[in-house]
Amino acid sequence: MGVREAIEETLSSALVHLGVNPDHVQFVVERPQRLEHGEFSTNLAMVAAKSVGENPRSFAEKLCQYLMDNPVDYQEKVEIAGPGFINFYLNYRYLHNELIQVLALGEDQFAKSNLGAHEKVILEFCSANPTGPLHVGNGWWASYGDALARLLRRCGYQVSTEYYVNDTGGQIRRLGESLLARRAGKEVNEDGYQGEYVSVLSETYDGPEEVLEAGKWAAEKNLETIRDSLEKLGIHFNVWYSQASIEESGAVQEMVELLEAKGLVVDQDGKKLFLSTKFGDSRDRFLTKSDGDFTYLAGDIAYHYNKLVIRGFDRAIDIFGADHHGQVASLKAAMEALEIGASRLEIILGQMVSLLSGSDRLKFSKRKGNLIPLGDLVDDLGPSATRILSLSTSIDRATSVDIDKVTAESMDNPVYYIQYAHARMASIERVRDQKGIIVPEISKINLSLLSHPRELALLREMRMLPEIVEEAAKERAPFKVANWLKEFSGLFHSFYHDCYVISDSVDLELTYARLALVAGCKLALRVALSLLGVEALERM
RNA sequence: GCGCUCGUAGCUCAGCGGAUUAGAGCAUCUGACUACGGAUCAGAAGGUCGGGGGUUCGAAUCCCUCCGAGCGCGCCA
Repeated sequence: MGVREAIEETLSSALVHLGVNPDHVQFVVERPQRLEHGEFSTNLAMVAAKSVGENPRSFAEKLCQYLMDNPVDYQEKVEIAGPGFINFYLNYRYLHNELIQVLALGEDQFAKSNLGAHEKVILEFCSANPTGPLHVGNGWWASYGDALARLLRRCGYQVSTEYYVNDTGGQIRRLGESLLARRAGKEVNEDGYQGEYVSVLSETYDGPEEVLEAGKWAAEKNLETIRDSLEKLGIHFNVWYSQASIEESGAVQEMVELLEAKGLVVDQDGKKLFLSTKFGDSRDRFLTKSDGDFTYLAGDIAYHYNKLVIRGFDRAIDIFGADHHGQVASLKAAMEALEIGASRLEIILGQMVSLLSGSDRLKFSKRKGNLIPLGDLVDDLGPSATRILSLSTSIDRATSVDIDKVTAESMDNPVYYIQYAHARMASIERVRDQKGIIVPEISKINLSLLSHPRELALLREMRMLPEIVEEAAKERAPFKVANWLKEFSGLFHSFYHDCYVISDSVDLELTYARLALVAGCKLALRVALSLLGVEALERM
């Protein structure tokens, strides 16, 4: 049990002691922003004051009295501050204990959690249409999806990642038309795909003059390119799920019949209309088109039925680009109508990313083909820098990225700052080995020598990681791990600067203690980096 | 017009009910040990948290409204 949990527990018993039911009081134990306010603090007195009918400060005094009679481990003093905060001042030796625990847990176990309790999650992301290469815009959130999968797995979820391939329908036909036009040496018409990649593909197409066949062939080729660029980023999907396959299997037909049986489908001019407004949608939605084909939505509903019912996942998480947010209400309505429950489908919207080149905003369009392939960016920056770049921006905020800046001045990317911290740790260990320093086992090391403010700050931040990981998983916010990494790396650089580990002027006992600290830091850093899919470098 | 998302330092972003100093990084300016890698460190400057109301002991954070931005509003995908 960590120190925070111990404090929470003691506070609960204090409430019981004072005749208050702890279940009725929602209080938090947090780490104050300023160290002057103690190692931990709680708002308990302020939150509970009302139900007790007392003012916060006088209730806080009673709580403090209890805490003085029943101190938590390492407690040095408790104080009441401001409107009624209770601040805990601890002997910093509790941090040494935490270091021992981190080292004992090791890279596999540290910052692991059972939050997910083996819940089966299917995480779908990216899913860009195979009508062209993956460009920076539609591939931007792929790193986010992959990091989220890693985070959820670390927290005990069983995650399967999936890419939904839209390999059927009008766009594939349009792609085929464009391909055939190019092969015949003609211009692609206005609503076709005009990118150069179509011309290139057309040179190797030796199939029949048949639109659908040509389209499918081109889509397959594009998919290979998409796979390659994701591969460059180190992203592998567990499953590539074909839209065509779900239509051909008859699953869409079955789903429609299911809705019809519930009386939720009416006929309108020969087309089937799903009464989604009954479940909160802003308008009813067509399931079939006038040519008899199913609409995209029908396929998508069947696909989600397949995820949550046929394949039996407990939860489906989709990451959509914000330009698809119009689908959210319809899909959720369908989940309600099918009695799956809208809450089992979770949709995360990735806001649009616009690209700047200097001060020029780059406009791109897939049809026109003037886009920047993600693979090119990865070639310039490398996978780690590309990942950190997109993980450093919040997913629910539209952002702009200056391509010139991130490629030309790539040193600005925080990834180098973080990786440099790791390289320095590795470098210290190399020096240790060169000098033939043999570190004793942890129980023989005098960790209480670690008392420098830099050392203590590092230890405090290190022990935050498990909480950060849980929080990031809960909030589906891998950025939190990226932020922790930046913060932690900064603290390490400061430590490195002020506290020499191996030097003639440093006592050997202190060297041992600091080497243990470095080992703990390296371990924590490696865990966090692996959660984001970023490489930990021994040298740079 | 309606809906969704979002406005925090010159730029990119944290903070998302708590402590009379709102935080980082980049850019700007000033400094740094004859020792483990200076891709570093220390410091300065920079903000009526889009405007206005409200709820609260307490609001950048919650609610309303206005302004501004992005996206969506097909039998497309």
